[in-house]
Amino acid sequence: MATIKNSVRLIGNIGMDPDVRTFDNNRKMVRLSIATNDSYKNDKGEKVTDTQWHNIVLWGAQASMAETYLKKGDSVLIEGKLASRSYSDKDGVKRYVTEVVVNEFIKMSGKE
Amino acid sequence: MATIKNSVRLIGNIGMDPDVRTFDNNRKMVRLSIATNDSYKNDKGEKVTDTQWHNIVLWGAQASMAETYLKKGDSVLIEGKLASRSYSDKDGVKRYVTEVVVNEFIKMSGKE
Amino acid sequence: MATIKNSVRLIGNIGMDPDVRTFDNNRKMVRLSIATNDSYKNDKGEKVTDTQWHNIVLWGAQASMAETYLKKGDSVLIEGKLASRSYSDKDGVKRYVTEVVVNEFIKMSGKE
Amino acid sequence: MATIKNSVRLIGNIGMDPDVRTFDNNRKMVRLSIATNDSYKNDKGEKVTDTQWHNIVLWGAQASMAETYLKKGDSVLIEGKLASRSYSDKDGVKRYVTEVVVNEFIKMSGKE
DNA sequence: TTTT
DNA sequence: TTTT
Repeated sequence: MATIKNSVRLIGNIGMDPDVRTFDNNRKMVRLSIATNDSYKNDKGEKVTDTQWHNIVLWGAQASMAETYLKKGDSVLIEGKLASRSYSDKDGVKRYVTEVVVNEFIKMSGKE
Repeated sequence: MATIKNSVRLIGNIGMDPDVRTFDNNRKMVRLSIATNDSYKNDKGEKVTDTQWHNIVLWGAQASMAETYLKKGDSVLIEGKLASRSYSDKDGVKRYVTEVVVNEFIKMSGKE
Repeated sequence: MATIKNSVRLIGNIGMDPDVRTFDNNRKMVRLSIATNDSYKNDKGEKVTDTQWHNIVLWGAQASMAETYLKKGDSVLIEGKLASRSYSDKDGVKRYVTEVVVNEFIKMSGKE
Repeated sequence: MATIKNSVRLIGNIGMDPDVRTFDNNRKMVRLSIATNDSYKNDKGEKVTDTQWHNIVLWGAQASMAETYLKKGDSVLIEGKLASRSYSDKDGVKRYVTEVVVNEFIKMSGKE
């Protein structure tokens, strides 16, 4: 997808260690869950924190780099595109999931 | 949400006329469905078109402008943030939906 | 340049027909001048319009498309990176110029 | 300026300590110089590094935060708009300069 | 499930 | 459900 038509940028923290899968054709996929945290004041002047969790997918070289460099708790900037797909869950219920498929990422900081 | 931490940009076509709702506090909400279209060549050199549908939500002044100016078939550029929420469907199954909450939009073209 | 580290997006109008140049190696370059217009209210509540002109450069396939499709007055969305360079003007004074080197553009509308 | 029409994002390193100025109306301005570094392979397969320096300007609250938190060598992500202005140098020569006026920034890392 |  |  031309990045000019579909572009997502998120800065957040990784909720768990990357989930790595390798397919028959040796193609690698990594899944991440990233939390973006927003703090603002509500109508009453109270500080409110809104946390959003995002499903992130990386393929190929980006997946390999994520496997090597990223882990739970790290702060990352990701740039990618928004994509949705459907699947049937274990009870046969059709489910929809929206993911960000990464083009590039930068590790911002992490625990040593 | 600071736009620097969570930012989505999409250019696509509106699939149906805006769905307008007004709540008790007189606050207006508009829902749109936008399709982004991507054309590329696959491994075999064949042209493939990938269409993704996105759930778009507008509030307040942005909702009023969408209600006035946008309709089915229009091409729009939207800028917003990615957000997810859950709800129970009519069968009591918990569902998750991911939406883009619009900060700004520009109508790119439309039918007269 | 990785777009994640240096990314510019502008929507504006083209000030004059594209300036096309072809170099020895048959590589094509196009220059555009794009005006972005901003309207806002100042401290006194008066509407103010701020117009900024931007130097835009396109190379290769993007240059060819610009030559074919763009002309004075068109509205375009461009995505590219920020770059600066120096040169000596006709009086031997060293000058600096900042340009946006385009990765992708979309024509938003134009005169028939 | 609506960010949808004029938006710049840069990730780079600060070349010198912030230059802070306070004006009569007590409004604060900070200037930064940020280097973005790009590494790629040229036609001959050699690794080339292209460094671009960018003029960055911050006002008000953003300027105060930059003064407090940023210093030479820090890595920052800035989001802003592109703007140009002219001035006469000490020899009376008219000069043009292009700057990025910051809306938001995030410090990515820095020396302790 | 993260982080501040 | 859009569009090219």
